[in-house]
Amino acid sequence: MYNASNRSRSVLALARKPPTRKGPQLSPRKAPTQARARATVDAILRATARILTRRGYDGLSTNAIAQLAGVSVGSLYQYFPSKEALIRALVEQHVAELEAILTPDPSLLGQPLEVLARMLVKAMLEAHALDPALHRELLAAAEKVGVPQKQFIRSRGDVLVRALLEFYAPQLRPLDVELATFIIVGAMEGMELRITSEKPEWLTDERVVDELTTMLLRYVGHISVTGTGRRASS
Amino acid sequence: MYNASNRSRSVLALARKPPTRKGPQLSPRKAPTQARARATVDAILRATARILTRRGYDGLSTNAIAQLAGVSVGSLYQYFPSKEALIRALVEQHVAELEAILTPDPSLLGQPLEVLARMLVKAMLEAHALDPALHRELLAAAEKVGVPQKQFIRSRGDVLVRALLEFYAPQLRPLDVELATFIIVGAMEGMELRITSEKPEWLTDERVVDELTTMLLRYVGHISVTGTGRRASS
Amino acid sequence: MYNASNRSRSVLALARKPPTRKGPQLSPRKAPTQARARATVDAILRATARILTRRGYDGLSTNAIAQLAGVSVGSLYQYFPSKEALIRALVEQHVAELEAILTPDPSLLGQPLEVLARMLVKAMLEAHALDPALHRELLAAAEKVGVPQKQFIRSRGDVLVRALLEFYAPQLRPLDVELATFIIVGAMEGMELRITSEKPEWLTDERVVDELTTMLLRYVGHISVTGTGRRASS
Amino acid sequence: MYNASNRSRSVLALARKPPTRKGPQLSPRKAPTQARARATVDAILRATARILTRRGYDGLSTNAIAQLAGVSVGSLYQYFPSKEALIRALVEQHVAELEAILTPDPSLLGQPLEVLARMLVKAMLEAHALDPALHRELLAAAEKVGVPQKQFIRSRGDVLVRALLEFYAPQLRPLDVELATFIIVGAMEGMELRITSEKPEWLTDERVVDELTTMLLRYVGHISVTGTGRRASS
DNA sequence: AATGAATGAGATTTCATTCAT
DNA sequence: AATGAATGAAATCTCATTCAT
Repeated sequence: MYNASNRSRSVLALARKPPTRKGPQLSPRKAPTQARARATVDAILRATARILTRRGYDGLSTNAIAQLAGVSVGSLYQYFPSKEALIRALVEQHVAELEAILTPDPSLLGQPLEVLARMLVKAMLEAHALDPALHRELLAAAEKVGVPQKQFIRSRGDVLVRALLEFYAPQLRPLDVELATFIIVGAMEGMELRITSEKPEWLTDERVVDELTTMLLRYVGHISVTGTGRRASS
Repeated sequence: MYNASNRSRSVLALARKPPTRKGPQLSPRKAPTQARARATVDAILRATARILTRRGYDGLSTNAIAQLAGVSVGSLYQYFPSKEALIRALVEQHVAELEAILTPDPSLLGQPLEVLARMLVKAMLEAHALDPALHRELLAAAEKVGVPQKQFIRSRGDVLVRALLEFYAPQLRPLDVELATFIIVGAMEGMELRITSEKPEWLTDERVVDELTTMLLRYVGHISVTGTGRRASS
Repeated sequence: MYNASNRSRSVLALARKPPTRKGPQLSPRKAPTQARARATVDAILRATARILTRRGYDGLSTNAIAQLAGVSVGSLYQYFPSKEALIRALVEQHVAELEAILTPDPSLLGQPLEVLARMLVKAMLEAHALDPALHRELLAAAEKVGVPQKQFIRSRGDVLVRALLEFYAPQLRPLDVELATFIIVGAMEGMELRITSEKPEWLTDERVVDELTTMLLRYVGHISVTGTGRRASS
Repeated sequence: MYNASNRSRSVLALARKPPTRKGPQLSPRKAPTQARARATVDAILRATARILTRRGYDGLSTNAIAQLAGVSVGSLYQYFPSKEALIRALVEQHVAELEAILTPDPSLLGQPLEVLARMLVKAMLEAHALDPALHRELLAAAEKVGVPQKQFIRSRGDVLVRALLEFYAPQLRPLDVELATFIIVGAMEGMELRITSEKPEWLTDERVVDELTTMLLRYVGHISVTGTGRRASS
C-alpha cells in the first residue's frame, strides 16, 4: 500500500524530484562519519523538533536546541552552518517521511477510483498523524526560512492528484484538470491543517476518511458508481 | 447583500460574539476619548498592518511601528500595554471587517441554496481579496500571540454554514451536520489560504467561484437540482 | 600658524574634500539632539578611543565600550549602526583634529622654503603628539573597517607637499613632482609611525624637527640657500 | 651581492641574533625530527601564510589553517602550542628570509658609498617585493602577538645602516649617528610600507630606487661626490 | 499626554583549544 | 602520532519595554 518500502518505484511514473540543489551556505556543513557525530546530529534534529512542537518557532533558539540535545552550541554549528540550515534539514527529513507514506504502490492503479481515493485520503491523514504539531510548526518555520511551501507536500500531492484525474477522466465529469487539482489539494490541505490544530484525534477517524473521500468523489462527478472503499458514498 | 453597511443586522440570527473584555493586561490601556487620541490609535494600527504585510512578523518592531505611525514609542505604549495587545487589537479590527463582509442579508434566506452557496463562496473570496497578505500574516501572528484561530473567522463561518445546512436539510443528502460543517469550513479556508499565497489573482476569478460552489453543492448532495447561481454545476 | 582657527581659509587654495559620501549603514544612525544624547555619544567615542589605545583593536568590543562609557550596549547601537560605523566616526573626528593642525596659514606662502618646511615638519609631529597611540591604532583599525588610508592624512599631506614643490620649483633641483611627493609623504609618515611607536618623546624634540627638515630640504636640492628656520641645515 | 646563498657569512660582522629560545609556551612544541613531521610543519606554515595574505588576520583561524594544510587541528597543536606560537614561527621564518636578502657580501665594503647605498635600497625593495601582502599582514599580526616590531627587520636595518654611517663617516657631513640611523631606517620603512600598499609595482622600478638612493645620499651629505651607482644623483 | 533616550536580556554565530579514540 | 568531534566563552547586534523630562 502506502509505505516506505517502495520509495523507488513510482506507480504513476512520476519523475523523482531532482537532487535538490543546495546552496553552499544552506546545506549541512559536513556529513558526520563517526558514530558519535551521527548521534550528535540526531540529537540536534530531535531536540529541534521537540522544541518546535513544544514552544513554537519563537521559542526555538540555537542555545535551547543545543542544551536540550545535550551538546554545545559549537557542535550544532559544526553540522549546520546556520539555524536556517538546521530547519531546512528538519524539513527535508520530515518531507522524506511524508513522501514515504504518500507514495502509492504501483499495483493500485487498476483499482476502482473509490478505493484509490479512499486510500489517498487515508494516507494523507495518516501522514499528518505522525506528528501533527511538528507538521504545523514546520509549515510556518519553513516559510520564514525560504523553503517554498510547494516543495513541502503539495508538489507531491499535485502530481499525484493530477495523474489520477487524468487516468480516470472517462469516469468523471468534464474537468479543468489544472483548476480541479489545485482545488482538491488545497481543500485537503486545509482540512488537514484544521484537523491537526483543532481535532487531532480525527486524523485516524474512519468517519472523517469516509466523509472526505465522499467529498472528493462527488466533486469529480463520480457519484453514480456503486460503492466506495468502505460504504456507500451518500 | 454582503457588505459593510449591514454590520449590525444579523440575517441568520447568529449570536454576536460577546464584547471581548479579556485579561486586564491585554486590552487597550485606555479608551481613546479625544479625537486626537483616536487618530493616534488609528495611525498605529495602520502602521502595524503596513509593516506586517511589507516585512512580515519578524520585521515588526514596536519602534518601527511608532516611527511609521509618526508617534513616539512612548505613545504607542500609552495606548497598547504590549506588542501582544497591539496585535490583538489589529486582529479584532480585521475580524470585524471580515464579519461585515460575511454577514448575509436576511432576505437571502428564502433563496435557492445554489444562489446562497455561490454568494457565500464569493463573499469569502472577496473578504480575503481585501488584503490577502495582511490576512496571512495576521493568521500567523495571531497564533503566536495567543488568539486562537477559531475565533479568527472560522467561528463565524461555522455558525453560518451550520445554519445553512440545517435550514436546507430537506433538500440535502443525510449529513452529520457537525462533521460536514467542520469539513466545509476547513476546506474553504484551506482553499483561501492556498489561493491567497499562490494565486492571489484567482480571488476574483469567477471560474474559481463556480468550481468551489460546485464542490460545496455536490458534497452536500444537491446535485440533482438544476442550475447554480450562475451556470450549470457540472 | 597651524591651528584650528583658519580651517576655512586654505592658503594654497586646496579644494576642500567633498562631504564624504556616507553609505546608509555606515554613518551615525541619528544626530543626537538632546543634551543627554550628546553626552552619551561623547562618552561612547571617548571610551572607544580609550580602549583602542589601552588594549588595541582586538580588545575593543562593543560591550567593553558601553561599559566603560557607562551606558548600555543598546545606547551604543542607537547612535552607531555597527562597530564599523563607530570606528569610522572616531576616525573622522581624529582626522578633523589633525587637519585643523595641518592646515597652514595663508600668509606663510611667501616665506622662504626653509621656514615653511620646518613648520610643516613640526606641525606633522605635533599633530601626532596629540595621541600617538590612538593614531597608530586608528591607522590599523581604519583599514579593517574599510577607511582607505589615503583619506586618513596622506591625502592632505600629498596635496600640501605637491603644492609646495610646485610653488618653490625654481629654487629646487629638477624633480618628478609626482614621485617626489609620494616619497616625501611616505618617508614622513614612516618616521612618524616609528617615532610614535618607539620614541614618542621625540615627537616634540627640536633636534628631530631639524633633522627631518634637513632631510627634506636636501632631498629637494635646496641646500645652497643659507639658513633654515632655526639653524644651518648641514 | 645580496642573496640567500651567503646567509652564513656576515659581511659587516653584524652579530647574529641568538638562537631565540624564548618562553616555554611560545616556541614550537617539539623539534620535528622526522621528515614527515618536517613536511607537516612546512605545510602548516605555508597554509598560514597563504590564508594571511588571502583573507587577512581576521580570516585566519586554526581550523582553516589545518584544513588547508591537509592535517587535523590536533596535529597543528602538536607542533605549535598556540596560534600565537604559530605566528611567531612564521614571523621568524619570514625574518630569516629577509635577512638572507639583506645581508651584504663582505667584498662590498670597499665600494664607493653610492654603490653600496643603491644596493641597500634595491635589496630592501626586493625583499619586500617577495610577498608584499604577507609582509604587511605579518607586520600587523606580529604586533598583536607580541613580537616587537623592532626585532622584525629594523634591528637588522639599524645595525647595517649604523655600520655604514660609521664606516663612511669621513666622506659625510657631521651626523648624530644614532638619530640619523633612526631616521634613515624609519623613512625607508615608511616608504616600503607605502609602496607596498599603494604602488606595489614600484617595488621593482629603477626610478624609485634612484630617487630613494638620492634621498639617502643627499641626506648624509654625500652630494658632491660624482655619480651614484647608476646615474647622476640630481 | 507625549517624547525619545536608555536599558539589558537574549539571539546567532565564531573559533582557539582540548581530549577521547 | 594523528584525528576530528566537542567545547563554551565571547562577540555583535536587536528590540520590547521603561521612565525622566
